[in-house]
Formats: sequence, structure tokens, C-alpha cells
Amino acid sequence: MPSRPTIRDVAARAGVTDMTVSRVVNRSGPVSEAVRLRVEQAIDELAYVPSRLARGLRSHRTHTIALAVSDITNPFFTTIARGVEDAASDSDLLVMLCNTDESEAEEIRYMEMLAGQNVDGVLLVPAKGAEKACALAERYRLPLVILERRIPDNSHSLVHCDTRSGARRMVEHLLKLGHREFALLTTPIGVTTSDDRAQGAMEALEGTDGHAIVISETLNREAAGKVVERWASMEPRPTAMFALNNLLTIGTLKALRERGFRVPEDVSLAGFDDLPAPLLEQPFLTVVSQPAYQIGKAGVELLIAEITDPSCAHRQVMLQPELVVRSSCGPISAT
Amino acid sequence: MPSRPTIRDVAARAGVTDMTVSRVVNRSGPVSEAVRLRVEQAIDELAYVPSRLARGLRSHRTHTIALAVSDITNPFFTTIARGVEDAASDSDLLVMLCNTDESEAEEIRYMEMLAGQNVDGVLLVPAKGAEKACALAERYRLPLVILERRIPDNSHSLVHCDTRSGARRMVEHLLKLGHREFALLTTPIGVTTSDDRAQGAMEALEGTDGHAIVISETLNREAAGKVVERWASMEPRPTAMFALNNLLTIGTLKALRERGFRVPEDVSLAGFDDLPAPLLEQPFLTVVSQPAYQIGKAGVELLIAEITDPSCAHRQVMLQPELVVRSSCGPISAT
DNA sequence: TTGTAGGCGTTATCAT
DNA sequence: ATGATAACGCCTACAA
Repeated sequence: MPSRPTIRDVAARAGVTDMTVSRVVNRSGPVSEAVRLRVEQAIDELAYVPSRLARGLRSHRTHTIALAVSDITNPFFTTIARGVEDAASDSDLLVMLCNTDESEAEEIRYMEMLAGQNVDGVLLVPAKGAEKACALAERYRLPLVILERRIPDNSHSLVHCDTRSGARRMVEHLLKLGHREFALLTTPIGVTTSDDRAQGAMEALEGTDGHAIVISETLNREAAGKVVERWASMEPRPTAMFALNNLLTIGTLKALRERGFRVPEDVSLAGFDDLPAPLLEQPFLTVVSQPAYQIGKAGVELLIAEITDPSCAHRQVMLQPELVVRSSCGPISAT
Repeated sequence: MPSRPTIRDVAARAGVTDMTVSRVVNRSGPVSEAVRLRVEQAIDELAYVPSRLARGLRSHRTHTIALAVSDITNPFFTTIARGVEDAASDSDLLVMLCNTDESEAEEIRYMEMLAGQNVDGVLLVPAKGAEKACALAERYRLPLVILERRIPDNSHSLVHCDTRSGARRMVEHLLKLGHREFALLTTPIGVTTSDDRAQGAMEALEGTDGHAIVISETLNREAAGKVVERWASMEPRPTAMFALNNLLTIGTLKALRERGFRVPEDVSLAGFDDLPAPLLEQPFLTVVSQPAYQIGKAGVELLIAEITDPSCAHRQVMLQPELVVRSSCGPISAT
């Protein structure tokens, strides 16, 4: 036997036909006790595992879903991935992992591969617009659920987080600490979440004497340094910085310290997205924390609904973020 | 058209047979220019994507590999995963992600699913012995490459890291700093890497007047606390602690601080596995760092070799870890 | 250059 | 309770 045994090998060994084996395997019809035993023994002896491939060819279901994120290395996406895998596992689904690096071309490449692979559905954290990827999913009839970011048209199921309110609450917190001048640190890629967050921050300032300036840099190695330079040269210099994503927050913290600024004595720094507790040597950053694991889980649930009934209404799930107050934001200093 | 278009839909639309379409798609035979154009247009209009499923049924290749780790949430495995996905992507392979939670039962469950799914091969970071999972892979004729941990029998390709030498170098470093009493922090699960690391540490002590005591706790929430309690009550109390995996290191650091011990003033703490630089708010821990990304990449290369030629000799790749000296280990204090 | 026949491993459907 | 037949989408081998 060069390759893996098939249902017919099992049938031959048990002295029955493949249909009988199929019935035993799937409990899909009546089989006499004696025959069942013979078949089960044959299955065991040959180490037979039914081919999901062949099954999928008939059933048009592969029991496989895909998760496409920009970079699994970002703990926020890692946690989503764990949520997805756990939920998928509960439903006997396998998960394909795709890193898009925030690139539309990669999104498109993966969409094609995934369509060919006949995955049952796709969970996507879209890059920028991602209209193209979404359109492709439609074209290929791939059930699709968007995670974490809104996209312009809302013709898809969606799981996201009320980051606007999260940002608002953070700024309110900073206002209470006495801050009035804010720097909003963001990246220019037109990701809707950033816009939402900025908007939430602005909302909190309405009707107060506080105001905010947006500092936007492409997210790369030097981004944080540039951000800090710009901040340092501002007049008046904001007493609080609010970074609108996790890596930018940490980068800014490092850049500040390298230039001799102390946090929170010289400037308060708030961020978005928390790091998983086991990784934090000493919890320090005050952040708006999103329930990444839940986002993943909920995503799978919506996706399964779409797969089960492609004509079902698209649903939107909005989760609440949490304000985690730690020590990177202090009361405004008198100086 | 209720479902996705097939090669025959395209053929019908282009006024040819499926074989001609196949030839166009795979460039596998001569096709006249005119026909090719018609076919390509039909493909485009129908958004046809060849089914890898059906293809796999014939070719016995699905262009899919699986990566099974204990927990993708651990940055060490996350980085491996990224390496795997990048390398796989280069070879036009898709990656299934599996979390085994260090459980043999899960390993077995996944092995079965993956065999059924006809994945081309599996990359496994084995739990404990994992002999069962490896035996299963063999039984199911699944090409298998082991990552990061040795397993008893060496009948598989393997990518790992010279952690013994890594541990030895770390202890030598600590010896130079004046330390003589060491506590080796480990988890009792019989993972070979832990044994290797302990052995490497012991090697460094041979012929010196230093010696080490092993403290072993099941890795869970309270593990680090217990470890520190045990350490604190020792006589003489070791001046240096060396934790043999990453989460345990961070946990120990936190537990020490909670109990009022300063690192490195009161005790030096060294660890295994680094955290990705972008996540480190302030690099502090002195660690033996393993090239996780490379492990993933190399694993895929070995796996592809196994897939391409199942009869090929198993290969073992051993990568070198790096000693990263930061500030969690200091010279022994005179007190 | 293009087409026909058959089979990859399963299962739905219709016999027996 | 069991079996025969056909079909899922594609491609190899062979024929025209």
C-alpha cells in the first residue's frame, strides 16, 4: 500500500462494499452488529481516516475557515487568532492562518488561494479600504466576516469594538487628571479604526477648554522617534500623548525615554490595546484594552451563521473596550 | 449559478471542453491563441478559480501544511508561526494553525483531522513525549518535522536549537559575575529541552566551586510564586536564578518584585527566550534568545524536502541561540 | 490543436 | 441490511 488506505481498502478487508463502510463511519444507515464490528476492526488495522477532501468534493464543505490578519506577531492579532482557533475547534473546524502585512495585493492573493481551497469562510481584518478583497469574496461566493475594522459599505457581517467610546473615555480620564493639551498619535493609513478613535477623542474635548493636535506618521521603525521630535517642538507642548495603536504606544514610550523624558512626570502617555498579562514584566501603560479573544470567538460564530445560511442577514457585533488605568498617566505637573 | 463555477461552466461559455480550459489554466498543453483568449475571458467573467480540492483528489497534494504548537499566544511560538507562514507563502503553501495546549489528546485529535484533510505535511512542536503523535503521523503517512524539542527516537526530521550550549554560556556568564549558588527554575513536564538546558547549566559548573539546585513547578498561575517562596527559604540562598522558559522568567520577575526583592540588586535573574523587540517597553531581562523565526523557516524547508521525497533521509538542523546580556543580572553583591 | 474516457475517494439515491 | 450507480471538479492518458 503505497499511499493512504481508502474506503475501498477497508471495504475489501471487511468483506463488504464501500457503502457499508461509509454507513459505519457516518452512522448514516442501518448496519448489522456483526458487520459493524468487522468494519471497525478493518478501519483500525488499516489506520483509515476518511478523506475530507473527497467528502468536500461532494458536500462543498471543507470544514476549514481562514483567518487573515496583517501580522500574527502583533499580540492583538495573536489573541484574536487564539480566540478564533478555540471557537473553530469547538465546531470541528480547522483554521488557515494568513498574514497580509496590511497589503491589498496579499489580501487578494490569499482570497484567490482560499477560494480555490474551498474554505468554508473567511475572517478578515482588512487593510485600508479592503473594498477589493471584500468584492472578491463576494465574487467567489466566500462567506466573509470582517473583524475589528469597519469598512465603507456595510454589506458584511462584522465584529468590532466601540473604540470611539473607548477613546472618549480615555480622554475624559486625562481631562480629570488636569490635562488640557493633547497630542493624538496616529498612522496615516486610512484605517477606519484610527479615524473612529480620533473622533472619540475629539468628542470628549467638545465643550471643554482642552484641545488636541494630531501627529501622524507612517508606522515603521523611525515613526515613534519622529512623533516625539514633533511633539517636543510644539508650543505649547501637549502634556498628554494618546497613541492610537499598541506598537506605536510602546515605540513612543521608548523614544521618549531615549530622549530623557520621563513618563508620566514629564508627559503622560496613554495607548490603545493591552499586552497579554503574562508578557508584562511590570504593568505600566494606561490603555484602552480591546477584548481581542472575544472578537475572535464572536467572529467565528458569525461566520458559522453565514456559512450555514448564506442568505441570512448580516449581523454586526460591537464589543466594549475597557479602560485600564495604570501609571503612565499622571496629574498634570505644575511646572 | 447557485454555487461556484466549475471548469465545465467555463468550457461551455468558451465553447470548448473542460480539457482545453485545463490546458489554458495550467499551461499544460498547446492551445491556439484565439481559443486561449476566449477561455481567459470566460474565466474572468465567471470569476473561475480552479478547485484545489478536486485537484488534490487527483494529485494527492493539497498545498497545505499544518503547524501545531502548544499555544500561539506565547510569543516564541508566534514568531515561529510567522517564520512558517512566510516560508510557506513563498512556496505557495497555505498553513493550518493548531493549538495543542501541551496535550497529547489534542495532538492526536489534530493528527487525525489533518490526515483526513490530506495536508501535505505537519510541523509539530511536540508535547511531553509526543511519541504517540509521531507514531500516528507515521501510521497516517504524514510527512512530519519536529520543531524545537527533541523526541526520544530520532526517526524524524528536526529543527532545534543548541539550548544546552546556550544554557552553558549563560551560566558561564553568571560565574564571571561572581555567582556560585544557582537556582534552576523549570517545569516538570518531561520536555527534552528543559533537560537539555539543565544539563548545559550543569556542564558550566563542572570543575568550578559553583553549584545549582533545581526548583521545579508545574507551569500555572501560581508557579512563579511558589518558586520564589522555595528560593527565599533556601540556605544558602542562591544569588542567581535561571528560568528555563520565557513565561516562567517573567512570572518569576513579577513574583520577586511583589515580595519586595529587587532584581538584580537582591538576586540576579536570567531567562530563556526573548520577547520580540517591539513589545519590550524597556529591555531588561538577560536571556538566552532562540532564533524562533529561523526555526519556523527551516522547518518548512525540511518539510518540503520530506514531502517532495518521502524516502529521503531525515535531516536535523541545529541553530545557535544568542546570549543577550541586559540588566537583570549583576555582579554578586557583597552582602 | 482539440476531444474522449476514466478515475481520484466519497456519499446520495435508488435498488435489492 | 446491503449493494449498484452516479456524481462532485479536475487531470492523465490516449485518440483524433
